[in-house]
Amino acid sequence: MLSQATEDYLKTIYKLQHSDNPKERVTTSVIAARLDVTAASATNMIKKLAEMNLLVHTPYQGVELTLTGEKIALETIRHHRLIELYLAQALSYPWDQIDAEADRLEHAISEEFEDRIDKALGYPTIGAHGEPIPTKQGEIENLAYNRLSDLEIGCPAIIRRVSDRDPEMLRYMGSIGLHLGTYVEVNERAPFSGPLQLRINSNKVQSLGLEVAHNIFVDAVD
Amino acid sequence: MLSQATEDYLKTIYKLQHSDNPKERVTTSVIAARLDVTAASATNMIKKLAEMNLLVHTPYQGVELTLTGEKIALETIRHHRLIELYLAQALSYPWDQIDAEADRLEHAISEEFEDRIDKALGYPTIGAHGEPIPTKQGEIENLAYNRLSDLEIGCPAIIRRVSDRDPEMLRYMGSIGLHLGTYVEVNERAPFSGPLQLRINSNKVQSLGLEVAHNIFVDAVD
DNA sequence: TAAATAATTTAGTTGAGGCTAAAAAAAAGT
DNA sequence: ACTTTTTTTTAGCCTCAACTAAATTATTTA
Repeated sequence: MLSQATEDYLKTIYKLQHSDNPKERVTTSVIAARLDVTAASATNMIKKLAEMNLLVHTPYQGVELTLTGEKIALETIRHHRLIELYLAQALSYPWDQIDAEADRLEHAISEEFEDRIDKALGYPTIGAHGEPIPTKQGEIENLAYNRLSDLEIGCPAIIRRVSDRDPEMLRYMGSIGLHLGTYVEVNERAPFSGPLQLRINSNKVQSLGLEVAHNIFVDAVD
Repeated sequence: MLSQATEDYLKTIYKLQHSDNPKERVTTSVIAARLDVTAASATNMIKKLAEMNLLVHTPYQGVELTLTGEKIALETIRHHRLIELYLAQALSYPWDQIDAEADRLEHAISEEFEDRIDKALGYPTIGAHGEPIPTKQGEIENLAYNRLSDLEIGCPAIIRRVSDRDPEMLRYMGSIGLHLGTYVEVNERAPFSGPLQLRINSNKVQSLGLEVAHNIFVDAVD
């Protein structure tokens, strides 16, 4: 069995590798910042993970998961997303609280538990914030959405995914009626990186800051 | 936040204090055996718990939880039993698997999670093996049942509680139709600590070894 | 009661996984 | 191209919670 710390590092590195800017190298300091540890601690752990052949480390350059490392990262992410969805659906958790709870539970559950909630949820493929759920075999769908901040004016779209990084932001989104599946349309865009004017569900009009819009992913309506 | 090890020790000590033989002192070696660590490890942890005022240690004599220590033990036990019941009822776990799963989960859940499964279960007071579930305030019912091994011949009774210590034994009990609420009656008792002859649900007759009968607790039928 | 046995504690080690402070390497600014 | 700044690594230390081996204290038996 791998330690909680090991799983956390692998999960974080995987997410960094597959985030916003896939070309950016996943460096020690980035990993350390994301996990809220010192760079020295990250260096240590990276060395250990490299010895276990879970990743390849090019000193001063960055890190890349091996197939084995990626497999474990995806298992952890699968656990996390299944738990999140279960908390939301079976226990009616609000979507801003599920990430923190799942962060602790994901290391404690057995395969049996994973299988049972997977079944209870009807073998879902999409998580509570719209992320793909890796399969048991470690396959993961590549869902490429556009950011709401990039959506063209007058082009109706549906919210398909939100970033779960900031619970505050999730709470805010929910409070103004933005959820997965919500129809949105940008009416206008204020200059100088100003807020968007958003029409929600062909109904309410709402001003939305760019930072929030940047963390909402949409699909254009046919 | 207390460590997992701390919670495990307190829980184990509480259970030892309130088990079979309340007069027996809870000594270092008993604790060590139950937790499957060496006596030296237990000595160390006991010293730490004593410094934290979670228990009183009389060297070479044994250990007694303080009110604070007992409170924490009961919180942990509450978590454990609520999780067990949730696994059994909401996820259809068989009763021989819930203890192991709950042992890991009990340290990972939040108060929020506790409250939500408590509600989902309808605020239960009895756990999946018939144990009382401590309240959030740390109160616990004293349910005094008789052992099936001590049940008088010809006196019908209902199974109210089983020991969850041995999953194998639980599986065996289930396989011969012994569950919480099952009617049983001892037909005869073989000499020299031999097996009981048991009538189950006024129906099937089953021979049952004393060791198993010792781990089943019953209530006489009115 | 003295010797033998059993239980407990002490002393010192180990391995995770953090930390700080300092050294070394890389990148950026002039 | 050479400082200066930033990033990364090294070195050494800390805490937790286990371990072994040895010493001590209790208990049991002869």
